[in-house]
Amino acid sequence: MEKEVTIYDIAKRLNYSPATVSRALNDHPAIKLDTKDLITSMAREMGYRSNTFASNLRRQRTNTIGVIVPRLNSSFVSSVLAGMEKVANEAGYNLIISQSLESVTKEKANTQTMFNSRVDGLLVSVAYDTEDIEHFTAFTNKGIPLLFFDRVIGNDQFTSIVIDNAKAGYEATAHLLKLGRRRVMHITGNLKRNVYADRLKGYKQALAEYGIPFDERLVQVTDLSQEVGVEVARQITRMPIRPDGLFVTNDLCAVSCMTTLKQTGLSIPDDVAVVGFNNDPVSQVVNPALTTIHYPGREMGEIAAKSLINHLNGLMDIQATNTIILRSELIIRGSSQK
Amino acid sequence: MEKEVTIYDIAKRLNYSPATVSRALNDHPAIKLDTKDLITSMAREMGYRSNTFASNLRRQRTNTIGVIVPRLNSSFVSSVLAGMEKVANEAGYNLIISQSLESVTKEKANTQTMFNSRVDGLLVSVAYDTEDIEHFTAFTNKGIPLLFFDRVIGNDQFTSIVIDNAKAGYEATAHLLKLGRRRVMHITGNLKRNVYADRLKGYKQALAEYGIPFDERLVQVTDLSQEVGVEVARQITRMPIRPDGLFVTNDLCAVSCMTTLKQTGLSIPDDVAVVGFNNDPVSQVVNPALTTIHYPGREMGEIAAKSLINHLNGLMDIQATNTIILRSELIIRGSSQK
DNA sequence: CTGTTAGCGCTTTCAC
DNA sequence: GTGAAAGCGCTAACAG
Repeated sequence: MEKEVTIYDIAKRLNYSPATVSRALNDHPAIKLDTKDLITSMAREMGYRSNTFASNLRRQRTNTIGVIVPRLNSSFVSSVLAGMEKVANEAGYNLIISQSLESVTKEKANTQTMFNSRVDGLLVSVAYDTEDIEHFTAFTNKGIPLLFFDRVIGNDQFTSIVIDNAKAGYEATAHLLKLGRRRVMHITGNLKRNVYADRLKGYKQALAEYGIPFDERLVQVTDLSQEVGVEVARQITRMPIRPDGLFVTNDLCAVSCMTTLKQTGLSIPDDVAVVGFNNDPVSQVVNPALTTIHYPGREMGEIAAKSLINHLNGLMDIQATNTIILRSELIIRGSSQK
Repeated sequence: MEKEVTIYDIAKRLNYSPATVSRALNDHPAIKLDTKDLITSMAREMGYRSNTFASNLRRQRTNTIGVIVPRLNSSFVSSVLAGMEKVANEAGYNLIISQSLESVTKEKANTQTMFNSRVDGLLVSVAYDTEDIEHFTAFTNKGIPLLFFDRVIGNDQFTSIVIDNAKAGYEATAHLLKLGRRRVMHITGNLKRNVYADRLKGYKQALAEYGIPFDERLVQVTDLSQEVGVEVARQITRMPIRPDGLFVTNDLCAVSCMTTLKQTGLSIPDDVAVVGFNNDPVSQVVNPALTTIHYPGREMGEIAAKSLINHLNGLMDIQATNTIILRSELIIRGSSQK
């Protein structure tokens, strides 16, 4: 186990002061080029590595961005993270990532950890059951930038990056109605979450526009799991009057529902036309391919990270920019029409 | 912007020494319960947050684990990460995650960053074109534990967590041969990587066992992308003697290949029986469902993190445990037999 | 059970 | 263009 090399060691070896070494290593303009070269090459030779903690402690800055997501293992989330990591990495930031597993309790704990880790900023997509935002006030109090994406909270108080979920919900539903479907069922998630509430809004708006009365029994709030998909399919087969359209706000759930419906002998899209959400890889692969809403996950991640970093570098004020809305898009495939 | 509260502020306010405050906050056994309560509640009241950097600087430990993966947006990787995050979080560790995007250059840069961030340990799955392991010697020199998973390197020198890829490759191939297929094509990745090299080994072994001569032209080294799937399908349709079996070491690629084959009028599994790899969500959804090898991603992540943490806590020596092999499993579905 | 003291490695102000 | 010196906030050895 080698001894750690510090700027003092380099300084001593070269008969410079630690201050000069520090400056040289940080490419400070006031240092002669020769000196810089000398010092950097000696640093390399001696196997020096900068101590981020000492530096952070001193500079009160971490070059680290915290990310809290509901869960890591979803195709949507991983696209978002891939986008974030790319942008952050290029800008010299590290990402600390944690998952709330859809529980506020864990979300709170994670938030605390992030806070203690003194992340320069925080990117959050909230859990299923997050009610208030008290656990984030520590950040706002300290002026640490906080940016919500996808599952956002408190429309006005925080900057958020979203798609137009109402519009997406409207388009999905209107698409089914345009095809002549009149009994469109809607499977969605916890309505506390903007994404689901807004999509429901869009659903209702489309119905209204086509003069179809809203029927509460056709809307189901679930956890959008694959199991739910199976269950919903079972329910549908048992219904006296079956829906002829189905709008599920999650592709995996939609797919498992569709598959189960097919197994019970129903035909997709003839008996039930289906629209999903997210444009998950499975949506292209299922048969018939699933009509869905493309959700620009990677872009969302990139823009979220970029906005935060710009803000940190004083190039932009995310507090001023209240909401960034990305374009989603209806992708029509076989599950809704032949 | 509030002023940062330190243990000194708490100490002054309560007429204790900073040391006592520190101990109380860290739940040191030698502190009276009353004092602890008093101090912790005062800390809460004053809005104290521990400064991880000062603490890390002092303790020479970070409670942070670095993770480097080829890419974030794959279903396999996100399962692994989900497992790691869970275990790490429960043990009080943070995860710094970065992606090499399959490039050694970026992998090296990431490794350096992790090193400077003084992660307590590093979990790595190497990039497509990583040749040597020089960029990790900094870690081994300093005695920082290094653990490879999935795409591992240098069988002996480093601890690694893998599945038995040769066995998996063997099972996939033998399954096809057992069904009477005699011309089994194998689409795989860069043979520098253990995962692909070993699967090829298994493939060859199965052929040998069934007395079928190995035909080089039936093996293709690709990047296993979805585009490759399409291209391979096109090639197959053009071949004078078509393969009757296809073993692709990646589900997404297998699925796109399968789908393209179907489009050109070939029947799966009748004309070509297909086996994939990973048990990606798409494999269950495609029609016919894809026979594949289940890869225990989540478990791999959990075990990798757990082993590293146990090692850090002195509960285990991962240098002694050279290789941990997890069970993979052939999952037979419609794409290989009716 | 609690306090004193020193120092982790770095940056930065002030001085020359 | 470079140096001296202080201090970021915390912990651990030692002392009592």
